[in-house]
Amino acid sequence: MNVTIKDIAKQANVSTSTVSRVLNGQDNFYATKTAKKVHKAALKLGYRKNTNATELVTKKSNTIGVIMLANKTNFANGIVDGIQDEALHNKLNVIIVHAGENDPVLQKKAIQTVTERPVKGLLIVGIELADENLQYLQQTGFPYLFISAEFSQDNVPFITTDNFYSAYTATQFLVDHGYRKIGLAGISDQSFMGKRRIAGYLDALKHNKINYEKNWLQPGNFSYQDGVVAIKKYQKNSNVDAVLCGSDYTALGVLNEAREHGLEVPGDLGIMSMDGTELAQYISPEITSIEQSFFDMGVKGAKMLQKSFTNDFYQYIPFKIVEGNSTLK
Amino acid sequence: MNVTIKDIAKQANVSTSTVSRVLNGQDNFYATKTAKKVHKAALKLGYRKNTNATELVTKKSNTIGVIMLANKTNFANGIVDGIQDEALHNKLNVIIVHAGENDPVLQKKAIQTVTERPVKGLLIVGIELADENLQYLQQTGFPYLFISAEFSQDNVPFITTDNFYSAYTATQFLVDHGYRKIGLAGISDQSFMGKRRIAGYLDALKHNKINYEKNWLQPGNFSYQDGVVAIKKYQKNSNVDAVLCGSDYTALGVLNEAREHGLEVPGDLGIMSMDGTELAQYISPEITSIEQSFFDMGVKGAKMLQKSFTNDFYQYIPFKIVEGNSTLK
DNA sequence: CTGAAAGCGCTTACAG
DNA sequence: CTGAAAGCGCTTACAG
Repeated sequence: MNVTIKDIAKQANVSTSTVSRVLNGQDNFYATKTAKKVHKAALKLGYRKNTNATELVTKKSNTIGVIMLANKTNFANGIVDGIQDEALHNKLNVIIVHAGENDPVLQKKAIQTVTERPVKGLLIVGIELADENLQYLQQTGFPYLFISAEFSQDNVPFITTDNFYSAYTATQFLVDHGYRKIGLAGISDQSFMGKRRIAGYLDALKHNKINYEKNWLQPGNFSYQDGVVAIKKYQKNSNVDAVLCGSDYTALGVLNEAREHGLEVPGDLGIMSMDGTELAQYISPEITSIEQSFFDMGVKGAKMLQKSFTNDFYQYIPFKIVEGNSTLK
Repeated sequence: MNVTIKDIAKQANVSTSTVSRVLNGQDNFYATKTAKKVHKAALKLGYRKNTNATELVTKKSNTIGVIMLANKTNFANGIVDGIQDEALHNKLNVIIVHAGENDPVLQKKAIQTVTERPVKGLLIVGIELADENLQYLQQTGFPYLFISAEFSQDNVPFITTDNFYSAYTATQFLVDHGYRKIGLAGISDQSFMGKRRIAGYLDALKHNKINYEKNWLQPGNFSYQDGVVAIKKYQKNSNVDAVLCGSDYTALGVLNEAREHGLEVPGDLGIMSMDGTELAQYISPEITSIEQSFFDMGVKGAKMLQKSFTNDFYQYIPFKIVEGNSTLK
């Protein structure tokens, strides 16, 4: 039913070997005249290549598999954009599988879906896999690289923003702008990434001789609700004059809830975010934030998959602070 | 290098035929004892199926291909969630390819990537393909279905919100709540979807004996900037007392820019959006909006791909109005 | 420059 | 219940 190289071969009066060589552009292995015949036949017949067959025999692949966090914050989209951009320039295909938020079953399923085919390698975006899934991934033998996730082990390669340093820098920024009682909201204290950020935050406090007070840390999941809840807790049990937020959504939650309580931003309360998606600039006041280079992470990740790297490879991508109006000048 | 059924066959002392049958759970075609041996060997050897080979020989596939709009508005994520959910319940895989915003080259590339493998069918999310690409898609012979896109032709199957009716309903809502000079911003007048919305909007005005004034319509691309620009135009050339927005981002742009001009929302200006993503409720005031059932669209789309349907198939998914505080009571 | 042949990893009638 | 054999659509040494 479907057109194959056999059909082309017949139509063009050559062998399938020749068809294959022409279609793959293996220069100098065929006469121009032959090539013309073949291309003409292929076009006429409406030939479309069966990549499954090719991959089966070559055991190679031009496809990058992406396993992606599917949640409300959309930073992952920026990373995927970068991956696609790099892929396009190198004639690579990209297939994406969403892995939900923190569901090990979905994660496993996603890994299976991608690795059932001989992909060039795997990029895991915004997810820290459950231990058993990380192990499963490693067993497949495919090259893999985490993007926007951090690991302690030196046997898991990753590309990310330096979480410790960015949290440190953000906290220092708040201190430099007159804040002393600084809360941290919407960051998971389960993930290694979260732990690094918390460590950076605490280190900056210490460095400025600020005593961390209980309840300043309000862990969460980068969600809007986390921000709302944090302010509620702060109003009850402690008082802060600034909040460093895990995501723009969290910052938005903090902002709205703070207003509910009659707090002026940035006077009564400074707000800073660590996402730096587009949203930050659309909120009024614009949210001061750590702007991560998500696109670059994607590009870099796709680039790495075309090289070879060892398991202790990791790279921190530079970030910058974009000053908005949610913090004092 | 990789473990194949041959290896398992050797290890378990059976033929590859038997291994295949056991691994595929073709009941009653093998002895329980044999099955045990095979499974044990597979486990021991760390066997992973090569789906390429399977698809090559069966010419079938359990994979749904999704071609997805990659832009800032994240309604498409809700649709994909629905697709994945349905797929999971039916043991289907989902591979996603992003197709950029309106770039025909990326679109073509995306179609190629997906159709180079024998997918079960294609779901195209949030995109109206360029004519040549639609044609190309049809030539591939794969079943396909558009989600959140509308077509005039009765030869393109789709699932969407009724764009005419939802715009009509939204406009009527604004009229019912005291507004008479109603602008429409951030909607593309190039796409069929946009045209349907504009038609619904105009029809509602007419029905209420409101004379449409030039400049009320400020087309765009669902972006934040569209909202900003629209307000600027309104301030200059016409005056509106409400704006119906193509997306939550556009609504946010309208809101912020309106405030710049000292306009009170909802007193001086009513704002309504046609997206209904999470963002609408996080903005303050909460944006009154048409809430589309994106998740349901995804589920329904994935379901359809498992049935057979003709090219004149289409379905409108119900929507509802969620009243916020950006419109008068 | 070109073709015949083997083989990638699987499935499935067919025969027993 | 099980196996030998053919074949899915392609690529690639090998020989000429």
